[in-house]
Amino acid sequence: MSEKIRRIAHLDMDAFYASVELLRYPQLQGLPVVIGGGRRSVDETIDPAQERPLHKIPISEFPLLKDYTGRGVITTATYAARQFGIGSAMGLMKAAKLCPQALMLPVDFAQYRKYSKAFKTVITDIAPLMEDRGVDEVYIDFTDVPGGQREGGRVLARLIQKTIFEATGLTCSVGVAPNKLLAKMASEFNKPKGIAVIYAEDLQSRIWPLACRKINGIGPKADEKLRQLGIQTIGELAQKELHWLIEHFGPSTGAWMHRAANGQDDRPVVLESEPVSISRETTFERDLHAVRDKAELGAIFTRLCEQVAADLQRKGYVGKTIGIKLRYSDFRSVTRDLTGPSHTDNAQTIRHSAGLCLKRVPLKQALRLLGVRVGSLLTVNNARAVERLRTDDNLHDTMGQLF
DNA sequence: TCTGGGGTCCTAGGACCC
DNA sequence: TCTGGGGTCCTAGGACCC
Repeated sequence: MSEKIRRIAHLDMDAFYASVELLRYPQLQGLPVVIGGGRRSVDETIDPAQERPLHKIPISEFPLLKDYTGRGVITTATYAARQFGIGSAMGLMKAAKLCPQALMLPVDFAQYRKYSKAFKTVITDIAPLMEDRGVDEVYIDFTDVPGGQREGGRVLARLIQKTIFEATGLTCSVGVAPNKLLAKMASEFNKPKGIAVIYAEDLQSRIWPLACRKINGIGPKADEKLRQLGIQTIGELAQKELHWLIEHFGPSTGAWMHRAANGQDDRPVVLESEPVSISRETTFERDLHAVRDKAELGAIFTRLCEQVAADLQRKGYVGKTIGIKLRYSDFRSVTRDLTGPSHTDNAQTIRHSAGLCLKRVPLKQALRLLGVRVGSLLTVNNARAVERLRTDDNLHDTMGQLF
């Protein structure tokens, strides 16, 4: 028997939100469709009477991207819409110029979460070591799964793809590689419905020609700085000495870049993790002024606190760092936070602390966004245990003083 | 007609403690 | 009197990701 090698898969659903919408509205198959914008429900947008099955709604009744007015970005676009240059995170107004005839649908997170759960269940039934990376992607450890080594993982990847499609009607792309970093890059190679298998020895031929930006963790800023230094591809990055990278990017980022460019990554697949913070934020329909729109702003602020509190309670967490975020009309943003003496999930307590934070921020300029965050989270159970320990400590200190 | 919402992690300075 | 060194917590901002 040959030596077993680590095989990690990255699975990414193809245009996930848009594909879920196409299951509901198959008549839109092949058309440019974008998801994003308003908070309106599908029912009020498209079929207020709800007299027809959704798949019978004529295409002419769907709202057009060009008719949309207001703020917001594209969350996902169908492949037909991407042909026009539309992509995720693009402003809706810019997208409307590129493809005015695109149809537009509002986001429906409840529906996407339902399909997210369904495809993840398919995966864990086949390969139990799965790391959740959000609603539409996961890492899977193929190393010890029966068949996980055949053709470097290709056979198992194909089985998972097929089973997900049978269960949900959705397609996905999979990259399989010796580690997460390479698997993530590989899953993009043959999108959509693609499989790409990478071996350690493929580094120079298949990874080094790629742009640095393809490394998960190198964003627009780092990419721009690399360009300034004359580095465009991962191969060029790999040629740089470790000490040179550390000089320009610091010991942590520099060392990480050096390893990444050489295809090295030993991060494990993490099955469970606890959240660090829970937050709610909202961008206003129009900019609001702290004085002129005091009442409206106050109501929104209180509602955000109530929503965060409800999220905490529903998920069973309490936090002791309460923070706010705001964004001015010129898009600058500031944050303030305050760590309290004990953990809470109470809306009034959060509202009070958040109010104190708000007082520490300049409010001359109009605002476009307000957010409330609770951090330093503990599960309700752990918080109780910590509280008991603290009480014991106090008792211990008291005893110490007495004797 | 610019630029959502929910996250994580890192850095860096200051406070405070030993 | 002129001054260490480490560890941890808190706060603010920023990069990055989905």
